[in-house]
Amino acid sequence: MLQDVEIRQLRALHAVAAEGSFARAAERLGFTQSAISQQIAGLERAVGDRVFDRPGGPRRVELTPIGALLLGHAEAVLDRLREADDGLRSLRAGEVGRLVVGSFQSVSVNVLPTVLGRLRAERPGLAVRCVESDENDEMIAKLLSGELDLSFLVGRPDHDGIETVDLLIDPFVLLAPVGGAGPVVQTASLHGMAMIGQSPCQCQAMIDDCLRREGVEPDYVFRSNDNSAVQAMVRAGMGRAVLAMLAVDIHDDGVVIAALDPPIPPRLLTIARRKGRTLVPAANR
Amino acid sequence: MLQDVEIRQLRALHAVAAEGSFARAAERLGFTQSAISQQIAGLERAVGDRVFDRPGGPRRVELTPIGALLLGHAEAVLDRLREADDGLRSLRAGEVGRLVVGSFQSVSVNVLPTVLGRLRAERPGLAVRCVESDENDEMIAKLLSGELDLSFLVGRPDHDGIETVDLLIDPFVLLAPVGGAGPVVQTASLHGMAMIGQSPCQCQAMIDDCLRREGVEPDYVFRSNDNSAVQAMVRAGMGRAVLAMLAVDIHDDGVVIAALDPPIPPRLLTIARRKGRTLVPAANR
DNA sequence: TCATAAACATCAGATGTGCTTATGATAACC
DNA sequence: GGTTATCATAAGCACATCTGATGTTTATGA
Repeated sequence: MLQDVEIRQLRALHAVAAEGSFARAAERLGFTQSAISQQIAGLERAVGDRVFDRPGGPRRVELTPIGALLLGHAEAVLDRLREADDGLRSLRAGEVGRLVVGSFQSVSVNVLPTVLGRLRAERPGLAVRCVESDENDEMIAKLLSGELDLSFLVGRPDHDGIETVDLLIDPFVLLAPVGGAGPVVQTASLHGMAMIGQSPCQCQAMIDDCLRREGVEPDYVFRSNDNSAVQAMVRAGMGRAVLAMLAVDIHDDGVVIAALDPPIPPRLLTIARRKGRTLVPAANR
Repeated sequence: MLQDVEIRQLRALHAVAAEGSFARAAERLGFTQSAISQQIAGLERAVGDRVFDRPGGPRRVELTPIGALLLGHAEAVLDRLREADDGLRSLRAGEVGRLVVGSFQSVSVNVLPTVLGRLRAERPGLAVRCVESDENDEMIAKLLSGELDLSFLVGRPDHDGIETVDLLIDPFVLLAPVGGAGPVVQTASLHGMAMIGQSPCQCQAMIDDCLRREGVEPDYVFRSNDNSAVQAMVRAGMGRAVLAMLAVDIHDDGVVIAALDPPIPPRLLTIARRKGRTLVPAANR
């Protein structure tokens, strides 16, 4: 059966055809002439026909028609193996690959563009796709299902099978219209003030809890999940907002950013991957 | 090194990826689970990286990115081997191939067209090329050099390294204008008659020798290597000609064909190939 | 929480394959 | 005809690979 051929034999075929001699092919491949003889014999046994005519004496061995046909395929196979080697090298070097990362709004706006831009410059062959969601749990589920390779998360998820790396600590700050606040604001002083908030979500719930613990019952006059909309509302003087630092556009002159005292426990930004999942070697950045 | 991979391992890679399980892949390939485990381990050793993530427990094993890359190449390689197998089969069946045959004029006119036509009908994939020469020795040289795969020859060449198969015996006959001869002609009666002959060549020399042995000194009034030209001259009454039977156009009503008595020793037509040269399996017809 | 089942990994041993070394057979060349 | 080059073959040995048994990990269900 042809299915029994070995790569070694294809290499021998190629070398012998190129050199016109078993002995020289052996030398090229680092074998004994005897080994090549046996390899070709094995190939011929597998093929069922001679692949070389051996005229005897010092004349070159020549391919039979069957040998010539086989050589073409053999070279294709060997080429393909070389290609595989190249592909492996560049995949390992992180030059190419496919990466699906999870993100959420604040990261997408303030972190991802920079990182991705740098990545694209360094690794033009890398295909990065982003999936957005504001729910941590959703991200975790997608990580586990393999839909995501990596994901930004808030906090360290308490889940086996997910590994995280701490990225940065993102404090909550108060956003107020220009002149509406000094550099530090007493958290309790927010009580009774008009506030702009996000639509109910994990994050917003945590903020509200903290505010209430300081005796502040937040009075939301407007809610949006779009951080820039929230910021615009503040700029327009509709109220104040408590936002994660990463979520605010710090180039906006129409608002002031104030620290809260006592502070709301800052959120920890992490990057997570599924444990035991081997990733494309571009998980380094 | 990736150069150390074995085809067996590529097959294992493919089967495991398809089945999602070492054990099922083992069953498919007729191995033990242990064997597959070791084959994949060997592949990973050669590659330098895991090719499968083993989540453990009853969950499917999944390709790593490196494994996926490798699988693509592996399938290409396996496909190529299958193609080689197919190609081999059709080459063996004589469906395809390349054949260079040597011939000379009389054969080219009266034998080859029929044979080649039948061959082309039976084996559309066969590429047959013809090389013509009227010198036996030239053919033999080309057979030995490999320029020809097969060749028609006159007689059995006395040369090691050439194998021949007798094809047919081709008698020499006399060609005369209509009414110029009966069915049998005394060879000696040709003396003094105007004759048409070929240009000096092996064949013609043999004819002349035989005629002289019968006391006939041939008087050539015209010579040509083109047998149809010779025949046209005879038809026009310019003289008579001694030709090999195969060389005459028997559909010509303008000439009569007569046997010679005593006959000129007929020539033996053979087909020859170089000994020890493996040919495309269409040397059968 | 624990037992069970299913999956892959590993170990030990038998078998076989494939290499090297040495020798044989064959053909060309001088 | 001897010499030299070629490939083929035989013997021996090391190593690879398969099988079978056992270990380890994970999910599942009582």
